[in-house]
Amino acid sequence: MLQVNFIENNKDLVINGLGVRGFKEIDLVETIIKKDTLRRNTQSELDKLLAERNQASKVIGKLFSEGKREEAEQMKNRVTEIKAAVEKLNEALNAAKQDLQQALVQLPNIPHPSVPPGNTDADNEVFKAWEGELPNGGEAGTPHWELGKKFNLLDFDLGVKITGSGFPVFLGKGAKLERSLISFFLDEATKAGYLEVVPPLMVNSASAYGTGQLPDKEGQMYHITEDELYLIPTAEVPITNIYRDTILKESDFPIKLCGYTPCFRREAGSYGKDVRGLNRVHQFDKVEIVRFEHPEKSYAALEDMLLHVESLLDRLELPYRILRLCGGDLGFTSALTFDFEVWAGGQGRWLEVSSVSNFETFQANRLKLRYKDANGKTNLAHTLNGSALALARIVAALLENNFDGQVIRIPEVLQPYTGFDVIE
RNA sequence: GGUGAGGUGGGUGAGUGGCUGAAACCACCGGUUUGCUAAACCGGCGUACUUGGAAACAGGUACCGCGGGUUCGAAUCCCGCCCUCACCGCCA
Repeated sequence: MLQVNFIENNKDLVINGLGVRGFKEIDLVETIIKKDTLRRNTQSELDKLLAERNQASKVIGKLFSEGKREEAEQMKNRVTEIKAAVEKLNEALNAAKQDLQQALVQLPNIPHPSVPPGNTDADNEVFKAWEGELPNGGEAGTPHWELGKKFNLLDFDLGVKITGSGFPVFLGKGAKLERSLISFFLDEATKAGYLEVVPPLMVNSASAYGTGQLPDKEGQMYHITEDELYLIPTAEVPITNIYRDTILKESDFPIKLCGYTPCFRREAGSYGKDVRGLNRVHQFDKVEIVRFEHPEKSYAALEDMLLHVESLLDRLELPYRILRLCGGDLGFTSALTFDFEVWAGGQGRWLEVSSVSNFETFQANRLKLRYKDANGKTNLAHTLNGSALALARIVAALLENNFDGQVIRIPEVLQPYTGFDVIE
């Protein structure tokens, strides 16, 4: 959520930014400013009345203690009058606040200046292309769902039986490969200075609101209505909320956290080839890295995160490219996002496996995550996160790219984790 | 699921209607003293909104789990809700 003050003082910048996103309801900016003016005026009127009431109440107390009953009674009448007005103003103020808030949460984050304009993923900028050859995984490309069946690593039908489509079952070496990747990613993140956490997999609505899943995007989460909890769509939600309602010291930065969790996404409305096999599922594993940074250092942190993800993919020997998302493809809460895509040779297509974003103060404003600077002033911190990495699709790419027609080779770096070097 | 206790500032914890935005202690920050550390002493130390100001700062308002009520006046009294803890039951 953007700060009202920021919107008022940077109206043109906000409107331009929304334009880069292709955001249609530009009028909302004016509406918000108007609503805030109303809120402020109401607030100030109310405060004046309350001040008068407080003053009068004190006098009444004194008059009573001095035994001046009559004078006190007179003042009481005056306060009773004020009371009626206060009640009305209070209602008006609450309405104005709610009204403003409701408009405010509809406004997405302002894109970073480097974000290219555009409407769809076709307009994303290739930030770093893949220079080498793209493997086709032998046998003119075998998709991972066939390999999974052939080597008894994955069973999608079983998942359907137990739960429904989009809930794959990993078996044998497939399960071990999954677990090995999780360990590898966590170990690498720890080495890079991220503190490992195991967060809850369900969150309350305050947390879902804090990272921007609520309001509006509740349809993407599994909702346990009986207990008013949500299954997390990403570890970003519980981990970022560790610092909800917090005031940090400047010296606390940088804060680097990582965590492995399963992720649950309803993915309502998905269909077609995009959702075959592991390409898009309702439950998948992911290691997430999350950072809380001083505003001046957040973009350096973002670069550092890119390097971290790159090193993972390099070591897994996976061909990848990095995209800078265009305005239209940018997530609601993000100011700048880089997507990582790996080449899945069996399908002959790129699969998104990581999304690394700087949210600047957008999440922090909702989270009320602040820090005190050297002058003792409180400011909003910057939050960032990235997948490092999303598991299921990595498995898909590894299987497809490393299949030579006979066996599937395990990258060297994973072998200490898997305990085997080929799947045959 | 049952029973009981409780939610006050970073922490412990006082406070049962006006002098309480809130004692005291601890932690923290600044200073004095000091060979270093420690101790002692002095001072400071919540958040949000808002008015004025370039700023420093000054004023106003709100906040003692949340919402409502009683009252001229509520941390304090009343009602509803939420949460936490303890014990029992069940249980990986």
